[in-house]
Amino acid sequence: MNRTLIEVLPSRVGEQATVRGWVHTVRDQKRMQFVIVRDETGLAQVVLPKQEPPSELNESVSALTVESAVTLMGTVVADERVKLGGLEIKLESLVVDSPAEPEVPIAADSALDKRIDWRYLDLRRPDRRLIFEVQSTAEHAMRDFWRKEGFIEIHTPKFMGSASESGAELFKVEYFETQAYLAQSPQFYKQMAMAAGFGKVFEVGPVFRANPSFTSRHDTEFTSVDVELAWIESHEDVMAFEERWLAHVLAAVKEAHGQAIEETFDTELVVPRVPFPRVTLEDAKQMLRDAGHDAPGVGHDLDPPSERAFSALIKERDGHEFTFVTDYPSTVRPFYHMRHPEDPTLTRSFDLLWRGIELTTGAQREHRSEQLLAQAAEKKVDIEPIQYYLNFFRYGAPPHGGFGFGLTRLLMQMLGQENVREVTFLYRGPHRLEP
RNA sequence: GGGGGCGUAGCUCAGCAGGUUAGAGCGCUGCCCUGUCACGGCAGAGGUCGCGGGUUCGAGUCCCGUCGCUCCCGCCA
Repeated sequence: MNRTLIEVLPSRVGEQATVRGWVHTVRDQKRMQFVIVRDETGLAQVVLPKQEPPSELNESVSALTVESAVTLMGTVVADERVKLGGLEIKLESLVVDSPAEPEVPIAADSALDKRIDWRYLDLRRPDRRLIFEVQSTAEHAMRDFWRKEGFIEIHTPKFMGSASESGAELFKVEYFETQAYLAQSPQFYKQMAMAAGFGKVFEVGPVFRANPSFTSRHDTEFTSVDVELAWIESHEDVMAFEERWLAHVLAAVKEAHGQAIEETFDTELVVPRVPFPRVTLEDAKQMLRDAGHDAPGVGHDLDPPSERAFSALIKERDGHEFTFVTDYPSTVRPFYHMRHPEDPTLTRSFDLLWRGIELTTGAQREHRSEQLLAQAAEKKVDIEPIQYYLNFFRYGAPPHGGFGFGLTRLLMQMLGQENVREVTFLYRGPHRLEP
């Protein structure tokens, strides 16, 4: 294959080049034909004088439809008249690899739902592509950090025989003669890795939530980033890891794409200072009340409006976009979160908020078998289907903790997008199974 | 699951207190245009007004139902 990417054309002036991409625009005039061609690296102008009568090549250009996949060959020439990069390709041959039907069904300003119907066309736009370049950079930076710190990557099963925790509803699937569930979280399995002595693990993978949620930040399948650390002292160690890790990721994204993100999405990516502010849930509520906001009562979590208001308060007070909210009451946390020794109504847990949205839930886990059983009993958890999990703690489990992290929510906030659907390659929701 | 908003041309939308052949911009088709670059000009095609029912002399417009989309709440990452 002899393909020249559009971004390298400036270094090929005077040479022949073969550009392969999509027809962006055709301007077919009396004496002169212009085609703007697009590939994944940019746009370039292609020019062809019209013969009298029109040559075969002229006719081919006239017949081009927007978004057709083409291969075109010609000589690269510098020309100051060309506003697009000051150069153009003098067309010598043209092959239509795959013609596009006239009239593409979506435009740049089409509604999101309609754009998702035609997602592959939507994703041809450079600004949509940037989303996934950023995602690639972010995931790469995450893995860099994990590897440097001695983490092991695991891949846990997505078929499960029972719920991994209460709360979120499960998708049921047929499984031969029996019934299976789609994993709503790798929670139990990453804890198994702790019991297995892996020390520090991570997983980036799909999770499934059967909640009919109709909001801009929920989907039924999304990519979860999960981390679990052994031999910690408390949830503080988990937060201390997460903030260093995130600062590294944001710095890497800013370095690679900061300018493009600002130009494309009008959002400045701020690399956060470490440590992030930490506020207990009760203090957070008090801060909200002091500032004149409504805050949920004792025993309740922050609701979304309070989360937004609280993030704004922290921004004002500490100049920080991130906040750990810590020490949730055991009433709103699962049975396996470790309790505070001095106050068993509180858990060693935290949420991480970024610009008002929940990115993470984390905690130190209860690794002492008897204590864990007692907490399960207190929460009236049916032990029988999760006996395999409880067994993890019977033969020496290290103290450990970790967090789950929504990749799409991170991306949404990094790019100033209002909806996770915008930053998901293919969104899955209660009414969306296609494409 | 609860609440609000929306559904008119391929796309984005307008349609005043119900009234005669339902409009605009973009796109599309054809013709014209000596280098365009958001090219420009002229002409044209294209609409079961989401669907079903009702009120009315008359419904895109009002009412009921239904489907779809969307946002907020609940749930959470």
